Amino acid sequence: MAHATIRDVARAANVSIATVSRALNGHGNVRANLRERVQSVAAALGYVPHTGARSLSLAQTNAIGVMLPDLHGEFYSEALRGMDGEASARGLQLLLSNMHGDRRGTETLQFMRGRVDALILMAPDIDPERLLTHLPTSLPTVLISCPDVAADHPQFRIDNAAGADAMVEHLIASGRRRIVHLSGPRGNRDAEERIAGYREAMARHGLSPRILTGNFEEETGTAAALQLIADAERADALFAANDMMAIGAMVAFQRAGLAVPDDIAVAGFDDIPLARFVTPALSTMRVGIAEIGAEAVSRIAAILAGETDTDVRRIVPQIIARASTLAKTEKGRQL
Amino acid sequence: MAHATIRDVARAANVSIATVSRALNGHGNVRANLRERVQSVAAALGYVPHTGARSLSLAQTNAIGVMLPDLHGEFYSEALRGMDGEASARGLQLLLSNMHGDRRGTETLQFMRGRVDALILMAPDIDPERLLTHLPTSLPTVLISCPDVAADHPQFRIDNAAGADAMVEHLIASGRRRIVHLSGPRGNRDAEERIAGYREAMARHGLSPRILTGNFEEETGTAAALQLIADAERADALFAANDMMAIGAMVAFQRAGLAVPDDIAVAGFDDIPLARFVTPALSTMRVGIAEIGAEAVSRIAAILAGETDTDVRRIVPQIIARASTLAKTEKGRQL
DNA sequence: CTGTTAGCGCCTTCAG
DNA sequence: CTGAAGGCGCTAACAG
Repeated sequence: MAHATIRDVARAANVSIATVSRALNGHGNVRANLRERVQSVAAALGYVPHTGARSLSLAQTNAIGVMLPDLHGEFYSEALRGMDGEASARGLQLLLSNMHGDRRGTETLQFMRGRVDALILMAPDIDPERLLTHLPTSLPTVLISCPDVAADHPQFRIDNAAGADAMVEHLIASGRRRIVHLSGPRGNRDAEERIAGYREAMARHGLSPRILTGNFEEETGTAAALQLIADAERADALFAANDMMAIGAMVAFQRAGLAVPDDIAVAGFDDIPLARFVTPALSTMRVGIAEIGAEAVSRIAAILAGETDTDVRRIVPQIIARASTLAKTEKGRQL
Repeated sequence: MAHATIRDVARAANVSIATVSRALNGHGNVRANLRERVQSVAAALGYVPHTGARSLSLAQTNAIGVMLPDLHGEFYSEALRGMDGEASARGLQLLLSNMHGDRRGTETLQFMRGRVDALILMAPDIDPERLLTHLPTSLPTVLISCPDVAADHPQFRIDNAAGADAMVEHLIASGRRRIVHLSGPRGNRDAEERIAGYREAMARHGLSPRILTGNFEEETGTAAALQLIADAERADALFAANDMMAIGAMVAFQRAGLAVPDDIAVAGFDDIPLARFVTPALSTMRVGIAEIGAEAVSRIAAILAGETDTDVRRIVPQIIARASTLAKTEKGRQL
């Protein structure tokens, strides 16, 4: 018993399919009693319009495709949550498609054609050439933290260098000197920029940089901490390129008997919700990823409404100083 | 410059659209050189098949609709993550649609018709009648934590009562007697069942139940804690119906100078990732929501492949005893 | 106001 | 092996 189609309704109501379409879509130009008849027949038959067919006909899907690197960890989840809130407020649906760490994953972008009206792509570690190749020409696409290859696309760019710089300044201001950076994976745009900001701030203060390479996952934070603990001349601050690594490291430090922030300060980046809850609360750079997600959807909506938008919106991360980087002299006024 | 269609390719390659379709879809019955010509022409034109049209024609979308109550907090995010992993491993896309706390949100289910091959619905607080009314008849639908109205649907049911019961037993075993339950919102299936389990276990031990009503959000945990703190005869354990409320309460207790678990034990439900990271680590009932999400997708895939599945799969939550409920006598062997 | 007629872009019999 | 033709379900002119 396949679903009833518009034709079934038309037949049962003794009208043409055009009338059914008009009646059901509230097109005004249908006599009231006819409209009612159609509606009740449709209800009786359990008719539900076939959204796919309608999309094909209208050349409009009311869906927007979302391509994320991953859904692991709170960062991307938050981004998605932000998009979702805005999208459903506007009656748009989200079609998900993650790359799962596959830099080549952009192939899937193509498969979105015909299913969505626009795209949101967040891909800090994508291969720039492939991005350029696979970026659909016929679909408005908002880029978040993507390589610089594509001009004229509405974009969000996180000012990672400034953020990292600010965090280093904060650490120095709180009395640290031997500040180690635990970076994200090489080739990841956000990671590289955070490294650059770290280096610059360190250089400005005549401090020698030291960088460990992680992959944004908790485990590499743990590993980095273990490595630092073994050091003869221990660092007095670890600045991780994201919160999950920072938290992994912090837990490892504590488990090894080191006090945070007294023995070593720990800082992250992103300000995921979790950062507030660990002990001590994690100092971090707030990016506001949920807000970015929401705004990405708003921009899409505006573009679909006819506006043109090729802006590159710069997001400047804000420092959130919590207990994990408290200066020793500040002890006691901890929350 | 709208996108090239199959017709454009056909014309440019001097063949019929049927041949293009066959060539591009690897249908074998096309001469090799013709196939190559078609492929190169398609590439040259930047042709990408229109997935929407193809879906209409094939009556198959390779997408599955996901309806969640919300995306706030780690619980649903984790569910989605589980689904996403399994879906993309199978080449399926996820079409998202949240209810955002609107019990009537099931209307949207209808809008999924024609865009997805199947549905996953998680709706512990949906209005049962509406669920029944709006449940598409023509779409395989997996239900997670939904009201009991719909038989013959593949389902997942979390054994909340058993879980709550086990947690109360654990709390009693660790020396608590004045155990207060902070419930989820009334009308929510999971919440009600957890209440029932709590009541039963308390009754079995001759303890008098006390229930505060929350809404699964952190803030109501905070509020509940404040209320308990003000009490003359304070509780010695708070068992919250989910982890976020438990954490909200725990933070509030600590901020008020109470020690957890020494002054009061705190337990949650769900075992969201965050539970491991708070201090003390939160005892909770593990539901494995990501796994449920993944399995839901697997079941969908099997159904789409022709299998029939009307099972109700029972998930029995496992107790995860962490430091937040340590018995006083256990002190010292805390991790 | 209502019905008829073309498509939307693609796939798939059915003939050749 | 290839082309012509019909149809997926719906909407939108275009006539009446």
